[in-house]
Amino acid sequence: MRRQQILDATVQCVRRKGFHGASMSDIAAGAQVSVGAIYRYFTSKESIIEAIVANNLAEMRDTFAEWDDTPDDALLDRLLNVLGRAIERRFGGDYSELGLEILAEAGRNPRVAAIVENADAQERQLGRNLCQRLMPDVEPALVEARSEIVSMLFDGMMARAIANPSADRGALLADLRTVVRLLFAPSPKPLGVA
Amino acid sequence: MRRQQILDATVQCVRRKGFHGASMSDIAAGAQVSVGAIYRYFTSKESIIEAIVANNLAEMRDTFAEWDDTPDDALLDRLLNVLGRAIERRFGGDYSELGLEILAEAGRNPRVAAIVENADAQERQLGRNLCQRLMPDVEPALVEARSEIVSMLFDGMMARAIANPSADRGALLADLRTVVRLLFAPSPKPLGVA
Amino acid sequence: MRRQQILDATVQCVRRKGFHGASMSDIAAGAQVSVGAIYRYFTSKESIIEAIVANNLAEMRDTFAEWDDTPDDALLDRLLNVLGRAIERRFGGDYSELGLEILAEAGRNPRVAAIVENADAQERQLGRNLCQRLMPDVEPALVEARSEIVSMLFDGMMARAIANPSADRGALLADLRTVVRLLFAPSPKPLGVA
Amino acid sequence: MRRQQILDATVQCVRRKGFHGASMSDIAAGAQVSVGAIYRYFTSKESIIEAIVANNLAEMRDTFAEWDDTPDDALLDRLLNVLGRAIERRFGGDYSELGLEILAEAGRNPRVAAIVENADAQERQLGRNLCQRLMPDVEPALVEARSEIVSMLFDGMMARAIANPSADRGALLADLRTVVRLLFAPSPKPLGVA
DNA sequence: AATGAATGAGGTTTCATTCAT
DNA sequence: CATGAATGAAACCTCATTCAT
Repeated sequence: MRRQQILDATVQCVRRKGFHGASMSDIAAGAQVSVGAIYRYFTSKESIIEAIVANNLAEMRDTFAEWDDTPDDALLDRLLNVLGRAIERRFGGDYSELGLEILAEAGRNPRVAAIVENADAQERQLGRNLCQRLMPDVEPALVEARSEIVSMLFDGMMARAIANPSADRGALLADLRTVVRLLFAPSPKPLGVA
Repeated sequence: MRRQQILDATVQCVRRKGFHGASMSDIAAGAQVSVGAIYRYFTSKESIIEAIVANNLAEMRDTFAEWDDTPDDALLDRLLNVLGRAIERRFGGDYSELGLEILAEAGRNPRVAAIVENADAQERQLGRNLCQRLMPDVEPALVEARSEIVSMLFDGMMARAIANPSADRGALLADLRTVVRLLFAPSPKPLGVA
Repeated sequence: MRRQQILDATVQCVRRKGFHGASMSDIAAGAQVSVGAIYRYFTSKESIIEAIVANNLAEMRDTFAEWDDTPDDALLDRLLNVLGRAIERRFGGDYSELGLEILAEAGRNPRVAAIVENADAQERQLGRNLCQRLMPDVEPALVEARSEIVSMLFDGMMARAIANPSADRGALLADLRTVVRLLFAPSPKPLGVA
Repeated sequence: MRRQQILDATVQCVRRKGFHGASMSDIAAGAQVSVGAIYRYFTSKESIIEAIVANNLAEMRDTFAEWDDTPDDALLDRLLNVLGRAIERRFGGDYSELGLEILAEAGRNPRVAAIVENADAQERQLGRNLCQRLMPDVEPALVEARSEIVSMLFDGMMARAIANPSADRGALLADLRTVVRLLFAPSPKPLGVA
């Protein structure tokens, strides 16, 4: 519980000031514990960061699990519905700030990079399965690439939320839906043009 | 010139260690100037960061200018060719590290956020023009959204380069080309389904 | 018993890391008691140190008691035999580390200095008695000085064990025996040269 | 010069409080510099300690050099005179406090141990040379041991200065002279008894 | 009595910024 | 103008001691 308080407080601080801007005093104040107490639950500031990164990515992976219960013929509709929620999360609140902070940290901290890459590898596996179910007749190699492009869209949304926070979310959603429908169109013909 | 040396050195440091990790001594050493000299060209470390962010975005904007010379009917081919270079830049070198560092910084530093948002607004204008030329018969609202999605793909590429650095770039390129072709397909029918 | 466990554990920690480096957690772990329990037996970390110092010196004093049972004419032989054990203790194990740590602490901590000086005063008395028995015909003032010099040799051995840990112990022992024999030579002539 | 101020201040602090009790703030205050300035001259607190240890031992080695100018037949007299100064240094001032602190630190800090051992090896060489000149007809092995015993006496003096600070220095000097004369007595007979 | 989580002062170290030279 | 030594606030982290359980 104390541990979770510390994690929560750190997330708040990190969103506002970044990993390096969040001082141990800030975190302690936010979690309403003493500075020393933090070191009972984490060996270092970096280990808090690593826990946050791991948590964040685990949470993301968990959302994939929910897809298992969805029948194949309802998958596309569900994905189209999820797009709306994805946009809201990334353009509202501090979701994107934290996500980009994690990616930026991974860009220079090998330990964090390892966590991110490892989590992403698992996520890709889940993403591929999902895409394969959406495109049962398509060869795996193409499915993999298609999955990667969906990830690109979702991750890119975070960047857009920062660079263009006042984008028209409705128009964006409508068009994203169109694109996703195109990506997973049942007719293999337009895709075959490649 | 001195100014540019300082900026270049800072970019090198930032890519390796992030904005926070780049110390003024590191920068001074890299630029082969004294620490004090830096303060003749910049009022603070933050102002160097701001200049870098502005430079980086200006550079990105400049690449759009090149498109003006391209005739409309060669636009799509050119875009398809650019995709390859985009992938190489983002998956190789430190391009994505810096880009994500800038976005993360914008997420918490209002001054940087203002620079990023302002630059992005200009970029969007150029992107819209480009998309409009690619889809001359499509209504502006849809063009704007389509343009935003292309940005999403390009920005998302940076995130993917960090999360999955060993991705198969060839497969990615092939599929990205397919997707872009779909996005700007002359046939209005599949798009009209939305 | 608990008390002794704590003292033993502290000695182990101090030998390895010094008084300063031995943390209460280390000691508690070594003694297999809780940190809080230590404060039932000692009022502070310093009081453990003082107890150790006192113990260490008491132990040293106890070894003198054994000499009482030795007849005068066997004293010198016994002393010569003791030299070998003294060398082994000081050059092997952590004996010298602790001894020097105590002396260094006495050099800056008046409470410890008082304990050391007090213990040494008692030790000197015993040492003088011993020397007097070895040199029955010599005047007390000279005996006192001679005793002090023997102490110097024994204490200096600790310093040498640190500065020259790989010294040839055999050669050292042989020569120390020679020197001690000289110091307590029955013939008054060489001494009278002074 | 700044560097020397820092070293001097550290020596003062260390003598009073030991290596670990001397805080960087104490040292900075003593040297009349800011805390940060210290790190321009030393990479860490430990490196100051190492410099002090090295200085201290270098100084000690330098005193040996003075012996070179002394003709062989004046060596013993000179040594006897030096004894008085040695006693005064060790029993007065803070000389012994620092010396024992260094030895204690060497007992637990491998870097300091290396410095001490290395310096001592050089010192031993000089000491052997000196002893050989005092005992020209004696075989080297015995000379080496004898030299070691003289070191033991000098080092032991520091311990005695702490344990018995109010010792009668006059009596001590007189007897030490007697002992040294015995150790280097020209007549090989008493030594041959061994 | 025993535990060990919590405290928070204080430790070493870093670094953006200034200013005498 | 340029230099880089100096500043000192603030960072992370440790640890002797306390006290609710």
